[in-house]
Amino acid sequence: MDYRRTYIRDILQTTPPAEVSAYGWVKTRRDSKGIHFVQISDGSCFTDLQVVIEDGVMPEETLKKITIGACARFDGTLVESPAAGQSVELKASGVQIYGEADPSEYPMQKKRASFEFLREHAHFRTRGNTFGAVFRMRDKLSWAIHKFFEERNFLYVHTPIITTSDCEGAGEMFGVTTLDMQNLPTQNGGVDYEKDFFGKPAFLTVSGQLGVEAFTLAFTNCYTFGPTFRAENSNTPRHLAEFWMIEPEMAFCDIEGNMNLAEEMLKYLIRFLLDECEDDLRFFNKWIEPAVIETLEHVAASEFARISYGEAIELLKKSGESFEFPVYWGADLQTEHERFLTEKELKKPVIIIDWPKEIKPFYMRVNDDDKTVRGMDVLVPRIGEIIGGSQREERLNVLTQRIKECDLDEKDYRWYLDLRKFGSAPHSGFGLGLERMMMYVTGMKNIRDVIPFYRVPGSAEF
RNA sequence: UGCCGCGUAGCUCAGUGGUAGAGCAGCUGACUGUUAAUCAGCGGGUCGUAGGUUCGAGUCCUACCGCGGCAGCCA
Repeated sequence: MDYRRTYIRDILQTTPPAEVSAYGWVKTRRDSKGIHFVQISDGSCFTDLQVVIEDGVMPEETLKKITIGACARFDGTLVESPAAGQSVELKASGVQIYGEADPSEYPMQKKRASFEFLREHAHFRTRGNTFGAVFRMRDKLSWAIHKFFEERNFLYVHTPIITTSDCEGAGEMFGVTTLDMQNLPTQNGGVDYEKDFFGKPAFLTVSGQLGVEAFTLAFTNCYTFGPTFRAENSNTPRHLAEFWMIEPEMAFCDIEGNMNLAEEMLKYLIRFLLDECEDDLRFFNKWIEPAVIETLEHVAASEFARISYGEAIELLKKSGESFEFPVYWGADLQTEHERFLTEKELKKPVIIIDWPKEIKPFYMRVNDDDKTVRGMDVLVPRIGEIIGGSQREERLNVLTQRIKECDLDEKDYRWYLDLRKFGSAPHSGFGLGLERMMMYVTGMKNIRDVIPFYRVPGSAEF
């Protein structure tokens, strides 16, 4: 057996008649007197291959083993289908069953299952229509991201997963240790981290940003694409404890250039998926999110709105809406505010810049008004924040001052400050959440359904 | 983490104080081409867990566990 495989995707494109072997998992089966119809999928495309088995082609006992979930190879002739529903079908002459699936125990059924149920069977949900489409799209999206940056000469850099910097500034972190939790070494009443693997407390990264900034000040345009970990006790359809993030960073680039890249990238990715994932998108459009295709077409073709935080506040104030949270200059935008702006007021993606410095991290570049910083949030309808980024503070004295203002310890940022001390440059970057993007392009409503095996508070099965 | 809702057959759900139900799936059979195939029959339940109220609890009360929605934290 060789890895080279004729996928069902290829078989469906083959001109009949042709002798073929099709490998796959049984999706559904229908019987009539003397004839049996089996639909199989190998995950290579949305459409299943219909295998037709006439009585006498194989023993009764073999036929009985061809049930939903079973894995087999079907040999036979690809012929034009005489019935509606498919243009070609495989007239079977033989079968090799690799793995049976006892129908009285196999949890997946012909019937449509709820997403909640499928989450508990994440190792099988991949065999269905929805998750087949989801993970084919995820593959294409990931690939398109690399293609986008490669075409623009960005250097792909792998920033570390483990960090000893507990000050990456993006939320609670998971600890990483080899110490025996039942028997912790102590010193002066506390844990003696000198005995730990790295000689000090270590964590899983919450962002590759600080590392990629260092690379940018040597390689100019860079990006990371990797997993990120946040130990926040977040229980929403938009949050994961482990998720994937794309973080580009550009030297000699200000907030304008940053916005341009963000908009160009989102449009590029959407265009790519519209071109490459037609069948899967048609499925989402029909069953998951009506008009998702139209929305994507529209977004790919139109300009994003770009407004300042101050303008956003004004729009909200004169909206006439009764918001639960008060709107005033200095307040952070709540979900209800974001939704109003993207879904009602502007009806398209919007980039909001120039935020009050009090509600943004220390590393964002301070504007001349000394009240706002050059942060940018890209909000899209239905999802909310899909990108968060900024022009970075490149001036040593200002950055030092900001670290003080934010009650952080300067010596924790030694190498980060060094980058401003020696050969600093204006630079900008942002983070795009891969799963948020997946939700946007598929229309899936829960982030747990666009990642293979999700990790959230209280749950890391599979 | 807070607020709200839901846990009943393999799945989806009805049952609102008095002998536990339906559809689908499964099994058996029928049907010469099905497309969520159709038709007939059959089996299937400590009603999330632990207490409590009551003559009597799936149903009412309390706690806990699990899931979902909204919100916060953010990508």
